Amino acid sequence: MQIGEVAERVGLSLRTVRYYEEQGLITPDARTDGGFRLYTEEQAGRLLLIKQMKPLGFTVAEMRELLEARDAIAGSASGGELAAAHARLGAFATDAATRVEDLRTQLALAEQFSASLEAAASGH
Amino acid sequence: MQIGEVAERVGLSLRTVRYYEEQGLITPDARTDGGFRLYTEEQAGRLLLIKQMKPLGFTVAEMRELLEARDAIAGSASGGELAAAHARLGAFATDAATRVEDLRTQLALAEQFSASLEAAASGH
DNA sequence: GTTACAATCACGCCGCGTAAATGTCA
DNA sequence: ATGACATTTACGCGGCGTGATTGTAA
Repeated sequence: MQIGEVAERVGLSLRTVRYYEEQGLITPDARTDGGFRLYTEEQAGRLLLIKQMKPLGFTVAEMRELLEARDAIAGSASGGELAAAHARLGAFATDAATRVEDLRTQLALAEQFSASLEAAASGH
Repeated sequence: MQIGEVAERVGLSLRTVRYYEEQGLITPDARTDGGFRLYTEEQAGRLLLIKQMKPLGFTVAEMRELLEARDAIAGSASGGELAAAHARLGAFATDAATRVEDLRTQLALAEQFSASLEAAASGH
């Protein structure tokens, strides 16, 4: 797959995918002789994970940390590092949970706001 | 009230309040002889309205439009402009409703993400 | 005369959008 | 050789954060 297809499937712009590469979140699996980026199915999944973190307001640096932890778990046989990576994942999990809570309250406030707007527009 | 108090009550930074002024969203009711901004209770409400629009992703320009429409309704006795202002408020209302919907789906996705993160951190 | 609060520049940052100019795939 | 797709480079922008320096309020 080249960048256009992966971007469309995941729902990101080409610019964004290249930006994530620049920031060390993802590297294309290969390139054509002419320099076109080539991605695997697995990397599409990686980009999807990144996209899922966005609405929670994680920074690109945080996304990188999370991915590094995940990579460490997936690709390491040594013991000490594995435990540490698990701990970092755990920290991200609790962080994500509180962010979800925040998002929930924001939604509630937004609903109120929307309702009051409709009232002001029609009624009053 | 001066800027520090109003900012604290509304939950915005001083910088943000000044920025909104620079962008034409709000003007302090008065200034002290030395130049300190002074705000009224009503203006605190105006800032709250602004803050409520933020989670829905409205731009500062859009906030200004909405406020202008509201001001037109509040402070005009002429007929034609009033109807137009009402129409603009209505447009904002439907816009806000769709944005609330988007937020809802984002929340749902975020919940899934959070759950999968916790599973990855503890289980597997 | 302190101490807290405020004023005005002004530069910086993040997460991309958006050309512009050039090369590559089928 | 013609599109469609891609490459790099670079400048721009929104929404503030964060000093630095100086003045005002009580």
